[in-house]
Amino acid sequence: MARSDARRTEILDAALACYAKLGWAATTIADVRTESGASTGSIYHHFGSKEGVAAALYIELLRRYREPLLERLERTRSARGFVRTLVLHHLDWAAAHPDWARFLNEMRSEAVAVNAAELRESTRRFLELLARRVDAYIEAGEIVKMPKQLYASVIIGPAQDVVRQWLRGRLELDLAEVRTPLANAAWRAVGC
Amino acid sequence: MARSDARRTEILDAALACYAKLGWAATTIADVRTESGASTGSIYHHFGSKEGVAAALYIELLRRYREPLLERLERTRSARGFVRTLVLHHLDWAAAHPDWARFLNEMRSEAVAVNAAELRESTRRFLELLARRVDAYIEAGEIVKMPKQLYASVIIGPAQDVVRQWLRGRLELDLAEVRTPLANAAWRAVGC
Amino acid sequence: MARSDARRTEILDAALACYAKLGWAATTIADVRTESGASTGSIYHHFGSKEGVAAALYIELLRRYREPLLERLERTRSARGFVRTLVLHHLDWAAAHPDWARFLNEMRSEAVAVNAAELRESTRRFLELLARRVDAYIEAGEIVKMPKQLYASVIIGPAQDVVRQWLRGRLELDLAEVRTPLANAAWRAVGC
Amino acid sequence: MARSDARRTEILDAALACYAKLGWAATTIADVRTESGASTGSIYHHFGSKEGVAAALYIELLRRYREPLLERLERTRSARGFVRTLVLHHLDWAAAHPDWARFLNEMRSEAVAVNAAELRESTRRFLELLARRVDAYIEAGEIVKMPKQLYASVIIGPAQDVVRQWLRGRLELDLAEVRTPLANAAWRAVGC
DNA sequence: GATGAATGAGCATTCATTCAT
DNA sequence: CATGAATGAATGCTCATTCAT
Repeated sequence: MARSDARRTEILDAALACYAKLGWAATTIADVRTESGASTGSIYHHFGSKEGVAAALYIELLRRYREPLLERLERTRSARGFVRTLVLHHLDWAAAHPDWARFLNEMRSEAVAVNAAELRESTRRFLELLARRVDAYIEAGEIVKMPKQLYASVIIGPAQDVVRQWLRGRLELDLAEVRTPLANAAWRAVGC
Repeated sequence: MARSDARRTEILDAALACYAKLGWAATTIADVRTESGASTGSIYHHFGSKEGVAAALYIELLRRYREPLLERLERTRSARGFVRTLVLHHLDWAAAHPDWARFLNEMRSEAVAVNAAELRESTRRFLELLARRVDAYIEAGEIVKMPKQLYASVIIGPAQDVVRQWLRGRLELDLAEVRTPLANAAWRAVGC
Repeated sequence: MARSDARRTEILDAALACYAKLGWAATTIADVRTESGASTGSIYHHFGSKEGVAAALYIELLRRYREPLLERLERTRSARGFVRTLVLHHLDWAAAHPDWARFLNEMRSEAVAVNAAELRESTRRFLELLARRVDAYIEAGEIVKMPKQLYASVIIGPAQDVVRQWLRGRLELDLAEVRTPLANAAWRAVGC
Repeated sequence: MARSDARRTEILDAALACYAKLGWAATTIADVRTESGASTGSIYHHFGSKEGVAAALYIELLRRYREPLLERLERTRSARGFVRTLVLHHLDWAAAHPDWARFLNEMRSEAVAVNAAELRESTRRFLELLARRVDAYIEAGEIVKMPKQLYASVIIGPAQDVVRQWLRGRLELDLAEVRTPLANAAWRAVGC
């Protein structure tokens, strides 16, 4: 099992490296094989298909995004701190792991399809957790009321767009410079 | 010329139809050929490559997005109206032309590469026009100050994210229902 | 007619230039069109096909090889001079016109097929002329007897092989350095 | 390995058969696939490209030309025997394997490009071997002195040209009839 | 679990040639 | 004679996937 997990991890690491170099569409199983040292058969044994590799990598990276976010959120109680943390974590995480952020961004639509079962549940729990915090703040009159499905987009949408530009090299600013203005804007948008 | 332009348009229409049905990666030149009635050679004569077709379509759709937006913006003078219009046009346009919106969204990264010369200039002019309006509002003290590169993201980012969810069928709301809350949130985020 | 001939010549010149740059197989009609300034239709009007262009060029270059050779031969009466001239002209001509030599060498097998009618007659006369000289020298006991079909190969074969190597950049010598040894060897091979 | 080599051989045999039937330019990978029974992928697995197939076949045929030549040469000690053998082997081998000879002739320029590394070394050894013999004969005063690079061309050039004509069906003689005259001519050209 | 040779459907692209103007 | 847009058959090559060892 430990041995097996090592292989899995090697393959996922290799897949990410290939993605960073070539993009996912241009990455072939042969590339992953070469980069990881695993055999073609081994890759298929562990992930079933190229799409399976992408899905597994997607899940892993999403976990690496969410876990530290949840930890940071637990250390905040105020509505404002909650909103700030969502924005800042998004920016900081992308700045720290641009390849991971790129992969998550580009693969969102494609990878999600497969993940259904495995991913949905984890995502449901994640969103529920956020929803509970939001509900509490609404009830406490600390954030404005709007359709629940919009909070995430309103708070993180701008940061997401800025990160996307940055990842493509189309932002003339450093991500560090946009932390405060984006956090403030998010708070103005939803805070009371 | 008229004859030639007709062919070009037929091919682009066919490409869009294929995209809507299959997605771009799964669309083959043979599909476009069948759908458009043009010969393979004609497609290559006009666009040079599959990528060239995508680029031309991208430019055309971007034009169809921007032209009516500029018209709507000309009819607004207040800062609030300006911000509202940006948000509402984004939502309304996507609602009216989901396939166009989907294509623009999905192809942004890939198509932009090719367009460089042709697209860049038009985009520069578009952004400059918006920038001038923003500058005036800042000077008039009607919108808050922040790094210039962020206004577009702050205003439209949330709508963009919501539209993306809607296009993927992951939004439980109708786009019509989110017009007002998103317009209000955008105004709160940047208005004074 | 003069106008027309100019076009023909332009096209043939362009074809040769393309050949020198790309080789014949890799040369496309579009290349010849661009290089010559003539339209596709014009090329087909004058030569009927790509193969027709090659055939016409082949005939023209062969003419440029043979005419000066015949002139040189007329100025020689001795058997030894005859043999020397055949060898030296082969070397000198290739050295002076490497692209022409290359084309003639590479296209021999392919172009000949088409030329049948047009070329055969001219070649027949050329060979007959040489044959008459050879016959006379045999009768005079100045060159050794062997099957008539072999004289050309025995006399020119070595020079031909050396030129082929030189054209491919595989000869460490200059063609000027091999004139005398090859002429002497040819004479030893057939002279009495 | 044995299995793998069998496939390789099957593919090369098929490629030669296709070449004999259609010529190399007109031979398609599909032709080789059909003729060999191997899959397209297998051909590419073993040879990488169509050019790779040609190169491998070229190397193989060259080996089949050189090995028996070296054996024949080992059984000759005199200068005259050496020269005779070079000429006669060229003629006899072509007569016995016209398709092999045709392929080697036609593909020389194209195939050599790729072979560089693999072929060069083997060729170097082959030529060195011949050079050593030639050097000895020169020293012994048994053959005339000339630039070393010319011996091969002078000895074999005529036979090469005759074979080329024969392969194209342009020789009215049988190769058997030209053995003696060409061997004699070669000896006259270089012998003392 | 691991290996890697074999598979073969699928695709973008090329290019000689035609023909209406 | 000239033009060049249109044609479409033809082809080399890719690559995810399988499976016998």
